[in-house]
Amino acid sequence: MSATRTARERARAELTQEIKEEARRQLAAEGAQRLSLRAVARELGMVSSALYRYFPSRDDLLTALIIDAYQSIAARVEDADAARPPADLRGRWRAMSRAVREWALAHPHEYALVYGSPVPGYSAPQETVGPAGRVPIALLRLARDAWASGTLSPDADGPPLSPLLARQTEQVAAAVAPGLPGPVLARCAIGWTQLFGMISFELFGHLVGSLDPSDEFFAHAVERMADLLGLLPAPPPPAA
Amino acid sequence: MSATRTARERARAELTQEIKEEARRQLAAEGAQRLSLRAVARELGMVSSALYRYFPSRDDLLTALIIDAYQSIAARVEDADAARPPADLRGRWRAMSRAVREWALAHPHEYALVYGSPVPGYSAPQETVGPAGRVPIALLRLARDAWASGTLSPDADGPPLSPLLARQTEQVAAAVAPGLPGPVLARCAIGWTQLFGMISFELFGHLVGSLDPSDEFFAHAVERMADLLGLLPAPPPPAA
DNA sequence: TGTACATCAGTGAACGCGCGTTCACTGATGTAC
DNA sequence: TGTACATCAGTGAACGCGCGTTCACTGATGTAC
Repeated sequence: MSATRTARERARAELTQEIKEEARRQLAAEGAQRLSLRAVARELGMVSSALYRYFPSRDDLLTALIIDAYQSIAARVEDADAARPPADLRGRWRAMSRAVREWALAHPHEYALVYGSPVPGYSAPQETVGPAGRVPIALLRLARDAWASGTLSPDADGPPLSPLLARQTEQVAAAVAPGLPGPVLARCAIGWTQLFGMISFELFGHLVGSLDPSDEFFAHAVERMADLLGLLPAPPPPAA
Repeated sequence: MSATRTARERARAELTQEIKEEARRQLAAEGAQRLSLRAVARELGMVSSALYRYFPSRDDLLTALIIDAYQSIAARVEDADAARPPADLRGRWRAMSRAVREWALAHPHEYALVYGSPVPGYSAPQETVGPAGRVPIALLRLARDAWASGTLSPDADGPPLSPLLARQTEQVAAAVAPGLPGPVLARCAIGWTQLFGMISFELFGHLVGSLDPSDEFFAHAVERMADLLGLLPAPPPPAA
């Protein structure tokens, strides 16, 4: 019955996992372009055609790895966020930024897979959209908390948004961070792109010979971006 | 004599150019990983082994394309800079930022080649270092002009730099922008990484569905970064 | 519980492809005297 | 200016490689009655 059926299904689920793990190992060692179904099968002691019982094509395997990568980095970021007191807004921003960088340094090829140049001939299917959004959404949650608590420095606002940009930011806010004003969301997008731009440059070798090692530049930039976001330092604990 | 020798050498130089052009065409159409010596030769009506008279290996052809890409974007940025009155510091920053983005949108695969994930198995040789530095150096020249003219907003400085970061930034400044203080260079690095981070996200599809089209977000971010850099609006023309 | 059938996982051979690189060669271009 | 030789560009065949995917198949696992 269901117990028996799960026997087969459990085997299937396990092998699916093993295939992904071996693929991830090869991804880490060689990069996405070098990832081959045949090599994965070889390493698993299977014949290459057997993989087609699990993934209908190489692209589907890639998609699975992309989704896993997004989930993996998002989990780290969300955990880092959750580990701080919710009211320590600046600390949460720091923690999330650090989590992104640490994940990227620990998984450079997975980072390149999702944040580097697109794989030629591959176009990301709809199923990657949700996982891809988790990190920016986590950042926007922080911004919304900050806005709601009234601690966002108001003079951090720059010039007013153009009508189109105002509409775009309000639509995004309505979808994932209701109540967040467009100009605040625009600041977040700047911080978000700065963060990933800095990490990409570090990982892809553009800081070598200038700001390398990059730990301190990173920490500095995170503080400057916290200022731009308008995040104040942690409030003192409530008076006793 | 030299006239005769140049006949052969001129043919050689021309064919070298044609090979690079065809390679660039394929790069633009298919991306770097799809670039193949055989396809280039085919398109040129040559036999594939003939290319080895011009480039000792595929990697050398790639290197040539990488260098060309860096030179191409740098030329655009420098031209954009030179087209503004030197004293219009903020206008120069805007113009250079726009030049980077426009070049990137016009040459997405070349952009990906130099600013995206590294090509697996390829490591950039020394000769790419100079060309790669031209854009950041152009930005630092602007910063130095701004600093020298005394118009850099002083309150744009954030927290003091850590000792290591101070040393790193001063070393870079000493090498390419003598006289520029470390904290100002750190601001530039933030603007630089934000700029390329934003463009990479746009090009690699991370803004689709949120801030896309990105023109206005881009323009807005450029202004915010100009503020962070401390660039004041253009001074009025000198009194008559 | 036992039998007859359906589903599924994995095999092994094959198809067809394109790639980078090497090598011995021919014939044209350039050089020295 | 003319001849003998050296240099160089381009040819064509071949080597050895690995890839994604298809297909008919065997045998084990699961299902229905």
